[in-house]
Formats: sequence, structure tokens, C-alpha cells
Amino acid sequence: MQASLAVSSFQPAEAPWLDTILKGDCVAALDRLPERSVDAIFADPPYNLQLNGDLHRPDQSKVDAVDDDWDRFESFAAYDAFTRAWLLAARRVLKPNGTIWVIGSYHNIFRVGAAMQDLGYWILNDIVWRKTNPMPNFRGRRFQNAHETMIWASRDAAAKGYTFNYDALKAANDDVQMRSDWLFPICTGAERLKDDSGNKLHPTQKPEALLARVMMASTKPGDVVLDPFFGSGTTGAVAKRLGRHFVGIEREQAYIDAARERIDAVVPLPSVDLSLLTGKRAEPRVAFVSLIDAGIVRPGMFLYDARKRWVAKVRADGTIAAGDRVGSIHRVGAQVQELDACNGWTFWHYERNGGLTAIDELRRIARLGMERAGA
Amino acid sequence: MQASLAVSSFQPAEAPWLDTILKGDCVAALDRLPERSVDAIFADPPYNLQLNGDLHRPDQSKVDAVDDDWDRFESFAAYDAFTRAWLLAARRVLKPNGTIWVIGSYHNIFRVGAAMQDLGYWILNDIVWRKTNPMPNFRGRRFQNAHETMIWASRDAAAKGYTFNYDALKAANDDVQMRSDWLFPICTGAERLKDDSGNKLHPTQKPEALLARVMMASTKPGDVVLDPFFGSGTTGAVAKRLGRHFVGIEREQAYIDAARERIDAVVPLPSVDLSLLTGKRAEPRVAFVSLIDAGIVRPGMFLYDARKRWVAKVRADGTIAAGDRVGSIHRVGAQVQELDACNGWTFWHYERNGGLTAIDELRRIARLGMERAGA
DNA sequence: GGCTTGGATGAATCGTTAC
DNA sequence: GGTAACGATTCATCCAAGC
Repeated sequence: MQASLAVSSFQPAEAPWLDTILKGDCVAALDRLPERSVDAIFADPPYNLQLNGDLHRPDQSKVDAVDDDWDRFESFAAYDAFTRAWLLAARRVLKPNGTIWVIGSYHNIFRVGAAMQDLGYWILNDIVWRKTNPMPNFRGRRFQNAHETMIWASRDAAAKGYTFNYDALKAANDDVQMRSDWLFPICTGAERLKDDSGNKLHPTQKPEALLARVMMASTKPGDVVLDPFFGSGTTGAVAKRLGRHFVGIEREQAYIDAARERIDAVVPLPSVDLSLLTGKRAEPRVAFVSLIDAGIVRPGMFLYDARKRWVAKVRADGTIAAGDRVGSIHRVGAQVQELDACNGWTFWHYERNGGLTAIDELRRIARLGMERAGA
Repeated sequence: MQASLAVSSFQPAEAPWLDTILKGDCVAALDRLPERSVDAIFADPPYNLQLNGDLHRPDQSKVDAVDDDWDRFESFAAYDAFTRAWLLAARRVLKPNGTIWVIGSYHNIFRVGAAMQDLGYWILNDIVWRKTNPMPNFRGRRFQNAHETMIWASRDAAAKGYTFNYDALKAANDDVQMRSDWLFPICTGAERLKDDSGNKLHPTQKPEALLARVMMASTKPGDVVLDPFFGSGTTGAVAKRLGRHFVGIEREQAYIDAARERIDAVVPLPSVDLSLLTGKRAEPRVAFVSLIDAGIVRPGMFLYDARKRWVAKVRADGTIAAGDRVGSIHRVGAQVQELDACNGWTFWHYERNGGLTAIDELRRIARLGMERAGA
């Protein structure tokens, strides 16, 4: 495995909107952006909470619920229309291999997910954000609502080239693949922005750790991340810290001002700490015959599977022969096992020091030689 | 608080369909049941997986996917029509204060949830079933899909008298509220029904523990639980064991026969002991990246072995770098020592108070913050 | 009998490149 | 654009077989 610093080909000079917050209605602002211009979208739309009356804790203190105007919709139909409009406008702006994240709760996420499918987005995962410290259910009439749901989707089903930093995530997760359920605390303490009165500035500020996992998983350094419901600017702050560009859209000037100040204070991490661990997929391809060309493998050399059930002989043209089966290391490996496919690099071994070593080791040596030669 | 054994006023003599499996189409069978006659519904409808081609494990074995006819739909519109039809028929049968559970995955749950809201059901919670042993993502192209989602809803927003055994659940959960994320293994081993050939009888059999928590939470002894997609009869088996009545609907005779035999073998519990239903939780596994998420470790921080022979630097993606070796704390620890394996938690140290402390200490601190969340 | 090892398997929307 | 070749990829658990 190796670390590489892949940077998109984006040219900042061409885009004055980069790393800025656009003021205005979400759809109108999206329509002003060029099509296919952003690598990823993170959206935290209004939840359509439908709270009736006030909610009180057992001690009769009032819960500061989300009751802002922007979270009120006349009906499910109105919410659906709003949802489809911004999802459609966002899809135009997304690059063909870009992906979108949308976070929500049971109040709205089902409508959002259905709308995304209807518009052609292809769901890759639904991710559960499990909260370490969720608000209790004060009335004891339901389960404690201890999670929120994020939908991760590509632009369409055919888009296979989306970014997913599988190897880095796996290495960071004690060498097992990252699951669809994530555990994070809610945003509190010093991270939570306050207004002049000391009250929370924004009702639904998300934790930076959540956004960091999202961006580390699905973007590369230098990518552009769009947030059409920018709010307190968590997406921008994390993007800047992680060496990504951002574009925010927000209607309220108070949020824009606070987010701008917040982001300006962020110090980006040095790029050396940001490079992504990449796996075999990112390594240059090596043809088996080039090992012969390099003198690492000689015609006539014998190859065995790990248990020496089969043997094959290397031929001068880069094919191998096992009995009357002749072909590539992959094809012959598949044939002797009577399988459809086989990775010959890991299947075939050679004798070394009285034991067997996979020829993948020879490929590694060949790659080292190619690097020195500046190939 | 008082303990009470509330039993519904249902009279078995009036209902020959009680504790039986009705054969036939789901909607047609529902239409034959009297309105407002069941206390709870558990539904495990087709997920509409939309699979293309085969999937193989890295060892080239073929994944036995769900490719049954009943899971194939022409389009989202066809699936929506099917969903609305059975949800509507089920709503007629549900008592005014009854509740419904529907389980699904990201393939279908968003459409199901939106349809439920459109038909007037009132969502009380979405519950995440976290699987202890989910199938991996074999190609490394997405996050491991490690959960399924259940929607719990009342018949309408005005129904306030639904059953929720809050105190019993809380007592069973170490005296803290039961959360919306539940941890259970998938159904394997002796619990999994097999056909005559020893293969799994039903492709999607659910674990009894999941159904048991559902019924202990939202029904009372003597209640009637309807399952319109009965399959292998897990709902019936758990209902009988917990002193509830069941009604099943199933199309395939083979499933009906197996479920009947399974349920006949169930011995009802003499007294329902909730404490039997909650196992001791395993110690949470902490990923190194979660220390970064929690702010306990910062990118750029240096790690050393106990004798400071090697040094490594923490990267933003949760990997570490020692010279040109990059990977997990375990892998890099093994590589610098030229060993096959290494426990990075005890091998790597950080500077504290002029000395070195193992990062296992940081893991211990991180666990303290997670324990309450039942990771 | 007890322990170790190898094989099997679970609701899965699971490629990329060159010719 | 279609086809063929390359070659990357798995976690927890249960059970059977072997020692």
C-alpha cells in the first residue's frame, strides 16, 4: 500500500464562487452555479418536524425545539415539492462521478430518500449516526430517538467512478471495513456556536467529526464540497481543515456572518497529514511478461499453488502452461481450479529458501525497479 | 408504578382465524379479516433489491442472493402500488390504538415510510437493527451494510392510547431508556430453519430476539399480532412463546407447513421475564480513527514505541506513517519490527509529562465516553 | 473428550482497462 | 461502443473434520 496525494484538476481562477457562501434561496443559488462543477454535496435540509404545541421536560422547563419558519411546511406535498426542487437543482451541479449526502430524521428522511430514487440518484448506503448523548424522550411514550440517518448516493446507477477511500477507512478502523453505523457525540461545548446572548446560534449544528468522516470517505484533497443548507458552516470549516474547497448556500445573513468568521479562524492541516492511504487498486499495472523482460522471472521456471496441488511452467511469451492448459497466470489459475476467475498474482507461488512465496512479491520488486527508472 | 397484567377483551371463540396461517395473497387475505381486529402488525415485505448478475466472495464462492420471484418488481411505481395496497388493507384491520412495524433496507424503506405517512400512519420511531455479524462488502466499493431499519407507527396521529411498555423496557435496559438502535446477531445456527437438503428454508428469516423485543415493547399478553408476510413464521413462534396470539398470511404452502410445525413445537413461557431478553453487551471495540473524531488524538501527533526506536506520525485519515510505511497502527507497528502482527494499542506510545504512555490509555478514555451509548 | 483447523455462509442494489 | 482480459476483494460465526 502507498500514500498518494491526488488533487482534482480544478482551477480556482475559473470559479469566483469557490470557498464562498452564496446568499439566497437554495434553488436559485444552485441554478447560478455551473453544471457538473462540484465533487460532493452535503445537505442538511429542514426536517419538517410537525411539532404541535410546546414540549416540556419533567421539571417543566421548555425544550428549545426546532420551530423556525424555515422548518414549517403546509403538508407532505409541499415538503415533497420543496425536496424535489432542491434535489433536482443539486443534481445538475454535481459532477457525473460525484456523490451526495443527505441527513435527516424519521420525520423527513423517508420522503427525501424516495424523492432521491425517483430523480435517478442511486443509493450507495444509508448511514446511521448513533448519538452517544441523545436527548431523552421526556414523556416516556416512545423509544429514545438516539440516531439520525444519512443517505449516500451517486448521481445515477451507471456512475461507478465515485470516490470511496476504502483502504484508508479500513486502516483507520483497526483493519476491518467501515460499517454503516457510526458513533459520534452531538455537537456541544466549545464546538457549538453561540449568539451574543449565549444561546445556541443554530438549532441543528452538526458535529465536525461527522462531516470529517463523510469527507475523508468520499472526497479527495482539493475536491469541491457543496452545502446547499450551510447554516453555521460546519461543512465549510471541515472542508477547509481537510484541504477541500467548499461552496455554501444560506439565506440568513446572521448565519452567513457567523460561518464566515468561523471558517476564517480554521487552520488547514498540512497536506502531508492529509494524503490518503490507497490500496492495490491505485498501483500501476504490471504485466507478467515484464517480469521476464526485467530478468526477475525466467522462462522454464516452475510455479505452484500454495499447497502444491498444481504446477505450471513459465513460457517465454509471458504465458504459463499447466499440463495442456496454456494462458495467462490468471486464466490457467482459474482453469486448474475449475473456477470462473482467479488472481494469478496471489494464486501462483515460486520456491524460495525451501518454502513457497507468492509471485505477487516479484511484482512488488518489479514495481520498485520501475519507480527508480521513473517509469 | 404498578405491575399490571392487562389483557385485551378479545374472545377467541369469535375468531376462527386466530393462531392460524391464512394461505393466499396478502391483500386478499387481509380483506377477509374483520376491521379493527388486531393489536399489532409486524410486516417484513419484499425489499425490491434490484440485483444484477452474480456476486462472488474473494475466495470465488458465489453469494446466495435473494433472487426469488416475489422480490422482483417492474419499477419503483409498481413497488409503490404494491406497498400502498397492503399498507391500506392492513390499516383497516388494525385497531385504532394498534401499532405497526415494518422492516426494510435502504432499497425499499424510504418508499415504505413515505407511503405510510401518505396513508395517515403516524411514525413513532424508526428503529435501527444493528447486526453483530453482517455480510461484508466483498468488493470494497461501499460501507459494509451492517443494519436494517424498522418503522414503528400508530394508525394515525390522534391515536394516543397505543401500547408502549416504557417502564419494563427501561428496567430491562439497566434502568436507562431503551434507545432507537438495537444490537442483535442475524439468524444463524440452530435457530435457522433448514429444508430437507440442509439449505436455508427461507432466504430472509429474522432472529427471534428481534421479534421478542418488538412484542415486549408494543404489545400486552393476550394481544393479537398480525404478520402479512409470514414466511418461516418467526412472528408466530415468538408470539406463542410470549403469550400473544398471532395471525399469519403466506402464499407458499412449503413455508406454511414449516411454520406450522415450528410453532407447534414452541412452549409458551409461564411468566414473561424481560431480563431474559437482554444480553450482556460486549466491550465496545474502538477504532483508532474514533480517537481523532473525539479530539483525543490530533493529526500530526507523534507516536513512539516504548524505547523510542521508532517514531510514527498520525494522519487525518486515521492511519499512521513511519518513514514510507503507511497503514493502521497495527500494520505499521508490525512492519517496523518486521513481524507478521502487532497490537498497535500497546506498542505505540505518546509523550505525556516527559514520559511515554501507551495509546491504550487513550482508548480507555475514549471507551468511557462511549459506554453509555452501548456501542 | 477436547482442541484446532478448515470450510461454509448471511436481504448484496459490490470494476476497470485495453483492444 | 462492445468485448475480453485483467485482477481486486471478506467479517463473524457456526459446524464438521481431524488430531
